[in-house]
Amino acid sequence: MSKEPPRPTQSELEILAVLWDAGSATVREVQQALDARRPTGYTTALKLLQIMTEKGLVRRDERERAHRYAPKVPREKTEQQMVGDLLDRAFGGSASRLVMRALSSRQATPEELERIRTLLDEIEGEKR
Amino acid sequence: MSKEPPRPTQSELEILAVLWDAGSATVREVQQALDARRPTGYTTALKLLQIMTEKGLVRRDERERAHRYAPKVPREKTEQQMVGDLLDRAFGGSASRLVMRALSSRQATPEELERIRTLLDEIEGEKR
DNA sequence: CTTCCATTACGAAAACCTTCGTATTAGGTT
DNA sequence: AACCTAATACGAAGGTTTTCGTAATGGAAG
Repeated sequence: MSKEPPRPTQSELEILAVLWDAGSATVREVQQALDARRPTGYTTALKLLQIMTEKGLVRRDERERAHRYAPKVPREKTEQQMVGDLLDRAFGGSASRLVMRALSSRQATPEELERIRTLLDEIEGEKR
Repeated sequence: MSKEPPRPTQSELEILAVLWDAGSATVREVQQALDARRPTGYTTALKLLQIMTEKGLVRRDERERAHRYAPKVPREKTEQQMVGDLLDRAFGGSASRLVMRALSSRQATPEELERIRTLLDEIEGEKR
């Protein structure tokens, strides 16, 4: 019975995003991705990945000299948890209020808006 | 020159949500609101509010015996920061992907969906 | 085999978050 | 004034997060 892994922290979430995109990555690759956003040392990235391994957030492949890390928690579920948390904590559960803030915090491209519209169509389509 | 207040923590964000809704509140009122979500002691709520006062997140009115706390940071800006953070950290800045997760993490009501649609109309309306 | 270098392992420091016990204070009541 | 109650103030414990220095290790090259 392996326990449910805990929620990722802010930094851990950034790493998961990298791994979800890449499929898997070495410490060096993760470190470079993080460093591009904000100065991040190599051992810092390594330590985070080690902790995330203990927590069960990622899986480590030690066959190669440079270990490869892969996400162990599903992207969809984790992203939903994160959004759901924020939704409850700050928006009283109102998805439309959160969406409003999301759209005003970045100017979304027309393509983005169109994609959202399609999404709404699909959701309403399922209802009938 | 008073510095920009730091980002609220998770617990602090919950308190801000209470204060934004209420306008202002005493420690007791905040504590009861928090306690409804999750067991929260009185001195815990008090301490958090004191820390938030130091950070400049809330303003304290000491004229009455029971001090009244009011939000000092604007709701709109803070919510945008929170959503923006999550957007960058986990969604690569893609608002539509975040919206998708928001809508699938709660089943939004038809009213919610309609409100979002109207929101999209407004945004696209401004473009021309 | 020895050397060298990139990588992993380990530990610890520093900051922060959350909670709570205890002391102090203010105001009203008798 | 003395007392009771509810509120604030204070500090500290316990946990977590993030960062980094330093040591150990493995593999490749000479």
